[in-house]
Amino acid sequence: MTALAPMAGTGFVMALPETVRGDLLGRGQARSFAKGQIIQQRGDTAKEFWYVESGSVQIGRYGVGGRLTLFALLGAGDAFGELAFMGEFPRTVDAIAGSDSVLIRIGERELWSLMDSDAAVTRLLLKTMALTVQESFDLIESSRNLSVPQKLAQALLQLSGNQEDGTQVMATQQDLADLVGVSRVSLGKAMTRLQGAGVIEPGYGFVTIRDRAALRDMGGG
Amino acid sequence: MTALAPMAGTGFVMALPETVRGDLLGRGQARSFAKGQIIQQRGDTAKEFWYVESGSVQIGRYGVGGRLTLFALLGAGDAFGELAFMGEFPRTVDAIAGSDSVLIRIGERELWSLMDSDAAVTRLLLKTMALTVQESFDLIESSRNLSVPQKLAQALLQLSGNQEDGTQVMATQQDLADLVGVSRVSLGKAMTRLQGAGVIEPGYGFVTIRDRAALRDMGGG
DNA sequence: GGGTAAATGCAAACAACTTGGCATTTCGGG
DNA sequence: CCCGAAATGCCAAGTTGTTTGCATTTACCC
Repeated sequence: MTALAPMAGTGFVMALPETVRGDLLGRGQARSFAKGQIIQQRGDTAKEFWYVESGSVQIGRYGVGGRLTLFALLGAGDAFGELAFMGEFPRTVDAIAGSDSVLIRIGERELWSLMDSDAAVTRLLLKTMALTVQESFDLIESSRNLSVPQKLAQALLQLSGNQEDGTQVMATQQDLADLVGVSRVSLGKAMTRLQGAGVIEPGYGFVTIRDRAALRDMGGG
Repeated sequence: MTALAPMAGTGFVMALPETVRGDLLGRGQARSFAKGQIIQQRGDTAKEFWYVESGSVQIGRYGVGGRLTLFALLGAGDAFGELAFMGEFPRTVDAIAGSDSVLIRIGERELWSLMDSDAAVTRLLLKTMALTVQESFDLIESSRNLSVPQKLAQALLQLSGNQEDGTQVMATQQDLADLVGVSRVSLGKAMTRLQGAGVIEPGYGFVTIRDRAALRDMGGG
């Protein structure tokens, strides 16, 4: 499974040469998190870096009144935490296990030493972060100019990665609503419209992608 | 004048040690742009980096139907172009002179050589980009959870930098509407409300900030 | 296979924003 | 001083999204 959303989930670790990656992950410690468990909170000063070995992680912010603003849903192979690390400021997002998950924790010492030993790693990190910024621009542009069905189409495309038609995206309507940034009611309506167009099939806790090509057409225009 | 908006306008150049900054800018070439002139367009493959010497620059995307999505309004001291540079992909945003401006163009060769010669520069660049990502998260969160007057308050705060009360922000209501992401009508209403609260005073092509503290209160809560 | 919690479907009242159009005001140049 | 372009003010209709509340369905565990 790949990144489940445009942002914050960087392919940084996966983009590393295989030997370097193995070395880096080998130096980390595996930790398990139960569904709903908090991995990090806004304001934390810890500077570790996390790699998602299995399961899923929600990256977002809990605002007043329990309101949640999701920035990304990460899956196995994604990593996060490099932002606060590089920026040298406290965590500015919350991270919560979306399901029972296993993460690998990499301390700042290990990451710094890797960067010092290999200049290519630093460049890769810069490239990854530049990509993250661009993707956040895409997200802003989408959220301003697209209708809810279009935004949902884009979100589902990303959540389904590069799988062929017929794959299931494991997310509730509430999850999708938080990710897209609308109410559950609005998301439900958008879902019905996409279903009417025959491009998806809603399930209980998941959505089946029927026609990725058509989904792409809807998201773009 | 400082950064006129949260994103893409990085304080990167200004954060450099003075000698390094002078050296870098000295190697660039100054270029003048008339108001409305295009500095760069989406898809351009040129990898130069720009520093705003005087004037202002709009960073955004022109969509179908001439619709504009603004990401930032830059002023003197800001820089841009490091994203496509670091990410090694074509430009993904348009840049247009918001007024008659003088920019300094720095080629990729100069920036790379600076990075190679001083590791601290690279770290500064990483830090700057991390900050940009966080600020883009703020922008997304704001656009989802705040009312238009609140978003306007935040935008005006950023546009006015750290100046004391009484400064004027040089931007039309249309500019602000594009930046905040609403119609001119909605922005006008929000403006009237902030005026009623006594925190700002609308002008013709500018806005006078009367009470920064109160503006901050409105934007936050 | 019944009970239970989670997820989904649905409806009406309400609020916010957009669109299109037009009137008015402001500023700068001839 | 007048004129024209740019900026602002304003209105009404239409669209979209939210909120609140409740009914229904689904999956899972005992």
